[in-house]
Amino acid sequence: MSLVIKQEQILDAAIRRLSHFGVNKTSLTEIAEDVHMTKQALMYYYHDKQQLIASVTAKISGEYIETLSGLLDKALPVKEVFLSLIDMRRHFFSKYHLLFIQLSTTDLIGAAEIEQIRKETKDAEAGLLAKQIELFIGKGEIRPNNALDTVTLILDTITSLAIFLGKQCPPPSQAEIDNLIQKQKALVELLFKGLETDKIIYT
Amino acid sequence: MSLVIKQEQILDAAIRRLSHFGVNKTSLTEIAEDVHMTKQALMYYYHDKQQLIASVTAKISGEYIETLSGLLDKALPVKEVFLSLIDMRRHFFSKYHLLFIQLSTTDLIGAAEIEQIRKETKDAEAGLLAKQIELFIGKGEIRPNNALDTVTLILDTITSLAIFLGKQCPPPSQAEIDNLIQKQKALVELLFKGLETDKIIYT
DNA sequence: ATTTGACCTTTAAATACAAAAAGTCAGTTA
DNA sequence: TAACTGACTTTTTGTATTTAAAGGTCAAAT
Repeated sequence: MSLVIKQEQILDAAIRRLSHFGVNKTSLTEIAEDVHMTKQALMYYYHDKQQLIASVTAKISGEYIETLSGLLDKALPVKEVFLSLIDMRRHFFSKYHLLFIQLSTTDLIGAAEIEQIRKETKDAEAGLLAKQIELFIGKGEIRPNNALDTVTLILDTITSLAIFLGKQCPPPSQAEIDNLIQKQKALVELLFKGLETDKIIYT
Repeated sequence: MSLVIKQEQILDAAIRRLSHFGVNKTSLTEIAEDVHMTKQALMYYYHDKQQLIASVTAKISGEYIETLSGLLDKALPVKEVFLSLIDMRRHFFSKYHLLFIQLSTTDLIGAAEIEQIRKETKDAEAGLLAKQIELFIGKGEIRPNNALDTVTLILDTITSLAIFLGKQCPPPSQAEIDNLIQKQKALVELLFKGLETDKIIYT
């Protein structure tokens, strides 16, 4: 069995445990046992815990950005882009619980490498969305001042709603998640509708 | 000196300490000493800590609703209502730190009375704002489906932004508060501007 | 190259103990 | 008799000490 395959097996086991129990409540021995190894064998593939967590972070972040990319390829109407994004995030939230939260906050302190991945992922997400949104701005369908600023604000807002709820009661119940999703979608609806009526028509 | 005056003095001292140090890090003895009393004398006026905290909560909530009321009396343009609300909340946040957060969350568990005040305050806030907003809906300046639902959503959103930031680092630095306020205001601007351009003019 | 047993170090959990705070009340005081 | 105190008990919180667990190293084995 090749080195990379073993690394993948370890990574999968680590993701399973870390997303379920969080970083502090997951030991290397447990992860190793999941793949029928000793801790020392595991440490041959990943030098230390930090490195393993960084790899987990990178993999999940990659999966997230890839999924987002696929979503954007669908070329949905502009509002549906954000509504789908919310559904997509729920999926990740349900799948990875604590890691989703830890990737959105500064919980994993003292890990410059992880912090870096986190930042890159956030920037990549905003960048992809901004690029997509600019298409609609070009077509005159929407008209925010600045695509990147606007996207960042919306992302920060729906993230803070999610984190706020997620931290209150980990793991949140299905009803609580439903409530969150409903709020996030209502916000997007409101953002697109706008509160004032006297809008100038550009088209 | 009358009973009510002494109660007021105690309440003021309690508010000072509780808002600064939080519920857990404030003792009745300390509050009592602030007003040159013994703990037992204090407990003659407030039967137990719960009751004192409930009174503090009620007073601050009252102050909040009263301030909001005064703000609404100014009859500002609809968008400025929300922008002023954000400034007003910052003022309360700076003044009462921890209590503002504790009044917005379920930190003070096991205190049905306090929970009740909290809920009533939230409802009163949303109610007052909804009533004000309905004036503008009547004049055709804005057109949300439902005033109360819309107001509740906006309040939940700006609150979650505040709590999210406030919990990360209590007390937050001035720069962090400024950043929060800026985000909240940008969101309100966006809500009023709306993202789509093809708005129907009702007027 | 990969894995392990034996080992050391650091961190986290459990324990017990001391200190502080909450809460009670008979009995002063004005 | 309303307002308060001293002396007290109970509960909570903090701290110091120990113990267990987890992280991490390495020479030796496969």
